[in-house]
Amino acid sequence: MTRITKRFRTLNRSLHLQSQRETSNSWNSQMRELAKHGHYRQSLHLYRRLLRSGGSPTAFTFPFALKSCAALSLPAAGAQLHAHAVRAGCEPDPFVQTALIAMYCRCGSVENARKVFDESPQSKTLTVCYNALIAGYVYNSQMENGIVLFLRMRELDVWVNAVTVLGLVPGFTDPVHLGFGRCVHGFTVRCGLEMDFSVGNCLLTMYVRCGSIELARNLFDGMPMKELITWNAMISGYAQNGLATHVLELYREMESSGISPDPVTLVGVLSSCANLGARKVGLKVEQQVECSGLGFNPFLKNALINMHARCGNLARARAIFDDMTEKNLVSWTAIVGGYGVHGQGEIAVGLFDEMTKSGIQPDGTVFVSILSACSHAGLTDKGLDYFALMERDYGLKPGPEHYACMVDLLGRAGRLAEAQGLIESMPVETDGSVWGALLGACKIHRNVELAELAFDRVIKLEPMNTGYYVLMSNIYTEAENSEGVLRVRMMMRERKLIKDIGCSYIEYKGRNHLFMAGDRSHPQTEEIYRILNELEGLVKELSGYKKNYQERRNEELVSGIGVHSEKLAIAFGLLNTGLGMEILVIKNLRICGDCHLFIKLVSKIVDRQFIVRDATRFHHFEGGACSCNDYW
DNA sequence: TTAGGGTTAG
Repeated sequence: MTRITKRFRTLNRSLHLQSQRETSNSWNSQMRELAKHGHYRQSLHLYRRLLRSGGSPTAFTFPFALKSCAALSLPAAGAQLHAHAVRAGCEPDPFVQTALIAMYCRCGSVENARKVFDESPQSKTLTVCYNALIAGYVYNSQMENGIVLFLRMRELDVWVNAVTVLGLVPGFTDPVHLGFGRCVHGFTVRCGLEMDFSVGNCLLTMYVRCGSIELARNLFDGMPMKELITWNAMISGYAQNGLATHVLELYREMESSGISPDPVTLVGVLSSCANLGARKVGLKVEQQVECSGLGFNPFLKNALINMHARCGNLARARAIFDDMTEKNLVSWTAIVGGYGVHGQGEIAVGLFDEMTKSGIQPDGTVFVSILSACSHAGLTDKGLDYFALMERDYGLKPGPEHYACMVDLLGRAGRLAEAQGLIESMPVETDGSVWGALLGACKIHRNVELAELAFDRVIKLEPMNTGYYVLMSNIYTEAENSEGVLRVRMMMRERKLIKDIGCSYIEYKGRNHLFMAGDRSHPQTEEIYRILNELEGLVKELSGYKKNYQERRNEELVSGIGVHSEKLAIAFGLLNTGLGMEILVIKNLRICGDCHLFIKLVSKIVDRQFIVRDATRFHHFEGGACSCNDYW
């Protein structure tokens, strides 16, 4: 062979190799782009095309293909890729190993992931491999294994980075995890990882999930720089813990610090508007949603349905719901629950049936909504039917929350013995809510004997919940059993329990004005009390109220609680908005019988509709014909 | 390998 021929062949081979390299580079970059943008099927399709065209996958090819298998949960395809990687000699590559571990974990086969990890001596020194396996354990709810591996990493002095923490910490989701979560937090502080935005946000969410909102807030306050996700984590944390006023305060703070909200922020804010009945803020958010072109976000649409329903505008909630092209389970739950709190059980039932007919599988949450809708509307038998088909037709095991709804349903209908029987036959562990529901029913039907039994059980389960003591004390008061009242109050004193301070909010000009019982801190206090005295004078004139009113008033004076907070809120509303108003009062306690009557009579006097909300439901008070859709 | 979302009774 001549030198020229030899050189030509060498050149040709090198050109061939170069072109193959260029080709696989091009395949790889295309696959990466597709996988990066979530087009996993197309990415895998490209991999198959690469093989068909006779190309050879490289160590750069496998991570993208494996990631696609993981995202699509295709264990068989993933295992096939594993075999290809071994054949191509790419398995020892750290990126391939990491991708293999992640793929097996995402496909639910942690054992295979562990095998990949154990069989490679180098993986035991590589942070990325530990990270993938720790995140995989957490993903598969094997927290203990995740923690053990993390500790092993520390023991072997393997470098721990932010991703290690981000893989492990989301697994701390329960108060029992708080101790270890705090240790990991301490570790991040010591090695300076806390300053990483992602780590800080992740720890913040961990505290929220473990039920320690105060620690979350401490961390939040200590962060020198807060990005949108940080604000969102804190806002959502408050929203999920029912601290709606904190959400609105923080949202205001966020806006004034110049950060623009995104859909995640607005969802949290809308959910809090719903809880508070803060209609004005809710409407402002709705405008923002429309202006910013976020109106198509399904999360936001569901949050808007909920907000409108809870803030009294069921028609608007329904319009948004009807307008949705793709209604998911949460959309149905929101609208069913909306009709439920408005006492329109028949419509709620119709919607629920429509939902199941459309092929959507109900879950435990939507059953809570429909059972409570039946309960509030007096559809007792219908509720019993739904409860029965929950497990029979949908394989959903009723939890204590469903039993609490059923006890409430039977209890309101006066079927107290059946309610008690249901609790005693519960196959799941009971909690305070179930006996609490029975206690509530005993109050409606004035059954002191059964109330004593329910009270005895409920305080064993929730000894620190003041609401139940107050409820029992009120039952004794109504039964004119002063010994009983004294006994309950003594119990509260012995246990150092202080009754939550009742407070009412009223939304005026987009802000919530808060009043507590006997409150005199509001700048308009003098005028508020003047209006209140006038109103009290007027309601006293109405027959049947005078004697009762005076007795109650004396009781208030003796107990030293002063004027109830709802009255102050109503007086504030009338003072500032005159008669053409719609009032939203939100309480964290039940409206007592006296205030209920007071509001009802005031609505008659001023001939206007009031919408009053307590912690759990709406009450409509209309002037003229009173249409209270309530039960006491 | 990696941080933040909607619906729930009493």
